[in-house]
Amino acid sequence: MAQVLPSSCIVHQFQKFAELTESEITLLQALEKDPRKYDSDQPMVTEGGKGERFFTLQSGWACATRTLADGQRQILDIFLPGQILGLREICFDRNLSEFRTLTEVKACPFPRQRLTEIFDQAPRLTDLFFLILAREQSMLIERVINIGRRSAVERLAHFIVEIKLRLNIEADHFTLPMNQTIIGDTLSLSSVHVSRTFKVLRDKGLLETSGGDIRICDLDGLIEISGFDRHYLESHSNWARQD
Amino acid sequence: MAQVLPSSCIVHQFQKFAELTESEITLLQALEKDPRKYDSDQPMVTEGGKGERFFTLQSGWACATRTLADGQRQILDIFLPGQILGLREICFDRNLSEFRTLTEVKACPFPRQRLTEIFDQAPRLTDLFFLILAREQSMLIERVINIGRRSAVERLAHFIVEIKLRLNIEADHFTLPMNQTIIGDTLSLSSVHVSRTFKVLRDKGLLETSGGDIRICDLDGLIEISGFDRHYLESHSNWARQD
DNA sequence: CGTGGGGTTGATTCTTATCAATTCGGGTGG
DNA sequence: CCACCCGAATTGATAAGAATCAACCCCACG
Repeated sequence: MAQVLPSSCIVHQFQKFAELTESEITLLQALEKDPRKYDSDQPMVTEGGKGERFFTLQSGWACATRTLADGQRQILDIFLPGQILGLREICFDRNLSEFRTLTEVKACPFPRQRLTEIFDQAPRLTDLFFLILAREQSMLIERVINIGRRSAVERLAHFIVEIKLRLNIEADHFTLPMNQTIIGDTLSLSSVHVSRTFKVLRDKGLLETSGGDIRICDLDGLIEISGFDRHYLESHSNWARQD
Repeated sequence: MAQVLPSSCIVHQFQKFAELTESEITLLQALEKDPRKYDSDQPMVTEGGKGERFFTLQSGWACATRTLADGQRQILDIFLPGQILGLREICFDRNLSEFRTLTEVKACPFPRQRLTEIFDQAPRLTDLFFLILAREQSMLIERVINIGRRSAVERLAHFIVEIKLRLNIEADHFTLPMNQTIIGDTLSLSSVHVSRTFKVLRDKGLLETSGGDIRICDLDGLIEISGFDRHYLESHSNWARQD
């Protein structure tokens, strides 16, 4: 419990962008000092609620969703360990989206205030928060393109590849803690069509599914079929003040 | 020419979030001291190009686009005067999207370096850049929902309302410098269907079109039909360090 | 052994894309 | 002034893709 996997703490995410000083690390770790457990499939922050709490995600998966007046749901982000939930809500008094767990989750809530303190005490961390927000935005861009311009098969393939790469694992299989309705809400497809589309990918020999497990048989094939471009996940400049 | 309308300079955008000091204003104005003219429908930054230049937009409209391998195009943002182009690209070595003009444009290019200087000299401006990025992200969220979950009629109505509100004008009519193909590329619709959809809105008495002009006959009707929620444009907290 | 959620499959419908033809309006050259 | 041209918008006909509705299966779980 005291021992945290590198990739599951936010310090690790920040270190992708720059070396951190001891004091910066201390500041960031303070955001993770009060971990709480949340059950699977539970709201962490409600839509329209007061936008004053953020979370660092230590373990488990979470997502951000919006529900429309007619009951349709759109999932906006999938969060993996090491990410910060709610950053973009900072400029609004009320939450624009709901945050909820996809699995059992260990996460640390912290108030907006705490972020202000960090910004005051460590200007360079502000830079890095800026970078992280910019990177999130790039992922959103990719989502717009995925939903707006790609067919169901391309969309699902793209999604699988994105998750696989973000998980940053060697193995060719992983557990996707989302049923096909949830996947549909993410990709703007009906659950029925998600099912059919999985079948197409299986029939093409690109992947196998069993329960919530995905086995990727042909990553290059998936990348090819989905028009996946790694740049938006990978390349980043070493921009940040060097003090 | 020397006289700049308040809403068309970026200082004005920042002042939405917080009062600025003299020196902060000076720093921001330095970003706008080298205005250049760009013709209509021209690239300002190319996709895949070196991601080292940003722009402040003083007059005219611009957009960010991505072109897929098969030639499909998706417009990601519409930029109005006072906005900064390219912020989200800051963490990438190469541009993920192309930036191009929609009208004649007066804009000031500045290198990434300049942004770093500002971040060094005025920590509070860093906060505000962060807020602006967060707000941009909220608009992207809305785009995801628009494209993913709304019908063509809802989508177009939502788009018109968004532009109308962002223009921040009293008048019920304005010139939309985008032909129906461009609008389609923004909303992920074919140009033919944009035409049909405009007809639906006209037939419902919600708006009138002539040439590039839009006259809004029933703003509330458009808001109603599109499920528009002002929050993502309007409400914002006064979060920022108070020094 | 029943129950319920999730996945699969089939049949049908709806929305939007695509292809094709026509019109409209503004600009250009004779 | 008129004929022509061109890009954009419109309209019609058809096709493709995905949603919806409905039935059924599978299986974990009480």
